Amino acid sequence: MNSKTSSAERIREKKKVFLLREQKIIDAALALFLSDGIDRVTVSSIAAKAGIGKGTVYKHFLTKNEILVRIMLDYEESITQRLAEGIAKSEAGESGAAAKAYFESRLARPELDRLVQHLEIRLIDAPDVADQLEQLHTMRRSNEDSLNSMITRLIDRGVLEDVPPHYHYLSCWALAQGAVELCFSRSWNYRLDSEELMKFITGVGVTMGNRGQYRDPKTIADHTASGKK
Amino acid sequence: MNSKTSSAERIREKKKVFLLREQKIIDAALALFLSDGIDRVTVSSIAAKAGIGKGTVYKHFLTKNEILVRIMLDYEESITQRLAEGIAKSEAGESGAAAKAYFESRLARPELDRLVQHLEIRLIDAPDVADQLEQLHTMRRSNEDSLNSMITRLIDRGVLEDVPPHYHYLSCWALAQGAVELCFSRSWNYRLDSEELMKFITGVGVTMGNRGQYRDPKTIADHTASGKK
Amino acid sequence: MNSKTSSAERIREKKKVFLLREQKIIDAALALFLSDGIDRVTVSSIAAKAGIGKGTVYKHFLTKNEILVRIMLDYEESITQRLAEGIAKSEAGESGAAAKAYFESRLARPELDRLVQHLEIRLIDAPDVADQLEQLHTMRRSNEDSLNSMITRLIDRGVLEDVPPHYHYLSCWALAQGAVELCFSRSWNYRLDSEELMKFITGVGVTMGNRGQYRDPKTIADHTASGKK
Amino acid sequence: MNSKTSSAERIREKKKVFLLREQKIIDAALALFLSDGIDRVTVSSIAAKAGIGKGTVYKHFLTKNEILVRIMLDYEESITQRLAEGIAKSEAGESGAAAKAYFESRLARPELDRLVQHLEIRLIDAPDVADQLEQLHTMRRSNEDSLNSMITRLIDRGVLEDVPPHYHYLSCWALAQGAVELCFSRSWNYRLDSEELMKFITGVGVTMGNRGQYRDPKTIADHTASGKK
DNA sequence: TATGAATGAGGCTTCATTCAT
DNA sequence: AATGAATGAAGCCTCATTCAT
Repeated sequence: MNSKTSSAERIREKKKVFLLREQKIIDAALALFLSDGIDRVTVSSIAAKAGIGKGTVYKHFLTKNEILVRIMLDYEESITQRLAEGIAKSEAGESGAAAKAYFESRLARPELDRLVQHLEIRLIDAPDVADQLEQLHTMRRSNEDSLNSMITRLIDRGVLEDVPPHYHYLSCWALAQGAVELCFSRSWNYRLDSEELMKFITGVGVTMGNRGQYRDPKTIADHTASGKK
Repeated sequence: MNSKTSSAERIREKKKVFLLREQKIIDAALALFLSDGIDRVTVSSIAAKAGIGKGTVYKHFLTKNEILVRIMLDYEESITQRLAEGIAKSEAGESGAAAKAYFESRLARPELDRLVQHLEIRLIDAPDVADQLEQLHTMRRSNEDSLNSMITRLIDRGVLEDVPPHYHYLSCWALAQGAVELCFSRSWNYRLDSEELMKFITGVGVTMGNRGQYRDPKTIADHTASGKK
Repeated sequence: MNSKTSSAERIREKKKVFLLREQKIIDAALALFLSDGIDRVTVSSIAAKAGIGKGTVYKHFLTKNEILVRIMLDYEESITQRLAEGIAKSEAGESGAAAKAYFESRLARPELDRLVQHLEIRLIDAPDVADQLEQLHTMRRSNEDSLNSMITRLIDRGVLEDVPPHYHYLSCWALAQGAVELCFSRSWNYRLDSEELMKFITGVGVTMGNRGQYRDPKTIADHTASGKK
Repeated sequence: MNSKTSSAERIREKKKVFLLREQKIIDAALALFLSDGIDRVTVSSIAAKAGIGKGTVYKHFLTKNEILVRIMLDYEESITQRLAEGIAKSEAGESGAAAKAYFESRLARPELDRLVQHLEIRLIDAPDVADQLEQLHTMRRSNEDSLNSMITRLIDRGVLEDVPPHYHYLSCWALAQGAVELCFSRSWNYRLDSEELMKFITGVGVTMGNRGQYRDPKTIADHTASGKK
């Protein structure tokens, strides 16, 4: 009986070690991506950084791309998690909480968010990992139902502009996407107050699409003129 | 004299041919990037599409990256041009015209805008073309003075929220950046009404940061609560 | 005493289990070679198909090649066995029985015979298994004495052409070798009557080298000419 | 005019040099295959032997397999050529000339014939070169019409056994195939008189299937017994 | 001046074998 | 005794760039 227990334990132990090493690979890859740039990271360098042999990497991942996709999935999961919490808060009455949570989670580690954006660009059309990429998209879409009903309610309450609900959250997505890129753009990064800037953008994101703000672009001149008075 | 003239003409002729060929290379590269995807385009394929020899490409560009950077510069120039026009209009009284022009020019050919975004990602940290990339950034910043003064005036007139002027145009940049990516994201592109959506986002972009819309995120709960009441 | 008996039994039991597993490995390897093709079979896949761990395979065979060679030896043994029976029959009066038995045994499972041919091609010059390969050759030669005396007698009786005895059985070997390959050649396999064809070839094999059939190639023209008249 | 001529000449010259190098690659590959064995030849080693860079090989061949297939095609072409001559002679009255030509051409350089056999085994099921392999098969089948009519005539004249014509030439193919393998089989190659042996086999090949030689295997015993008397 | 053949560094991946548990 | 994770040598192929003609 003892031997049985110890055997089962041993197996569990092995699995844990195995998973730890997997995490080690991911961490190594992530660190290298962030420090060296995507194209300068090779499987060899990942293995070296993780302190294992090159072949070992392939015990955990079928291809190099699977490592990249794994990083993306892990990240997307954390975003989804935080968004879900935000949606819950929104439903509880804090109308802007979802958007706020979304922005804050994406801007919490902008360098990571940006990495994931760039990884996705590389992987689109990669035949291997096409399935996992679909998973990623599914994950993103999985929040749509909650978002839709939440937003519909806000529209009904007159908080948000009355347009198709997805206009609102896709605008948020777009702004967050761009905000992250902004953090690292060589064109702008000489500005040092990016934290305040990000708060401003978050504010914009939280309130954008609120009723009374959207106007048909064609009428803007008039509106502005009248607003001036 | 005649021979001199014809010689000068011949030289001018040659230069024209040379420049035409340069444009041909760029057009070929652009077409291939858009149709085949960035990584599947080789110098060979560009030369073939342009109808010239591979070696000739290197008479016009020192490295492959220089072709890419050239595409970016050409594009940025057109954006800058249209933005400048928008700024002029804004100064003439149509407060949102600059933002509107900016969004419309970037969303006019989103596939091209996106290509340029992706090219930039590849080229960041490329030691060759570092100079040209700096040119690109300079070009982007070139309108900042006009933007700053324009925005400052709008702030003074009470149209825009009173924050550092660059907050406003950087938000625009970010939203446009994200909007373009949105057009092609596999997660969302199953939506067919993207034109309407883009109009909505443009509207958001044009009015975002308008006075009375921005609130410190920390106060959102309160605001919402009051709004709820 | 009881314990001794049971201990001895246990050892015998273990040996039996061990041998059974060895057979399982060979069967698994054979099945995979036939279904997937030689190069697509890995030690891993063999172990998986045999339902054991990869490491265990190496308790039975020192190298992967030893599995292959073992398949060859097993097969050659069965051929040799059947040939010996044929030789016995021949000695008992049925002059063509040996050749017939040989062809029929090789053509009984042509896919297996072909596999063994191909395995041999891979293993020639493999430093490991050089010894076992020599065994294989020895096994093939093991019937030579009987074959020689049998054929010598047939020559003396005037049944077979008077050439060195091995000419006869090596011709048989060659024809059988080629016949097997013929079964699977992409150049010819669109023919559906291969069974009849194989019977024909067997017939040829059985009678080839019979007296009066062999003519010096140089005289063929004359022969034909006279035959024509 | 002179410049035109020299330009055209230069191009022709270049093409010649290019083709010469292609032949150099093939020769190098062939030499290495024969000396080192198929699996020990790498693209690197071929390039080294040909005295060129590794990348240059890929200017001439899309994949490594294309080199192999090219060797096969070149060889098959020479066989086809000689067979066609033999068929012509056969039609001219020398009934066995076709078979003789076929055997002699395949046995002229048995080591090369065998290499081609082995190459085919490696390449079957290679997705690249599937087309070229089909070419090879087509080439082989291309002689069938001539063979069929030739053999039909020999059957009508009573020279050959009255079975479907392809039985005859497929038997030849099989015997030749096996004879080549026989030359190098470790089981038999300790015999030194292989030249005489090959003549014997050629003789067998030339006359096999001649009328009066084929008998249903089942009746062989009786026949032999009667032949004994 | 235009060309395109030649180059070779460098990337990804496979798999037989080992060995600690 | 059985396992399977770890290893790393070795192979194929790509493509930006050079340079002789």
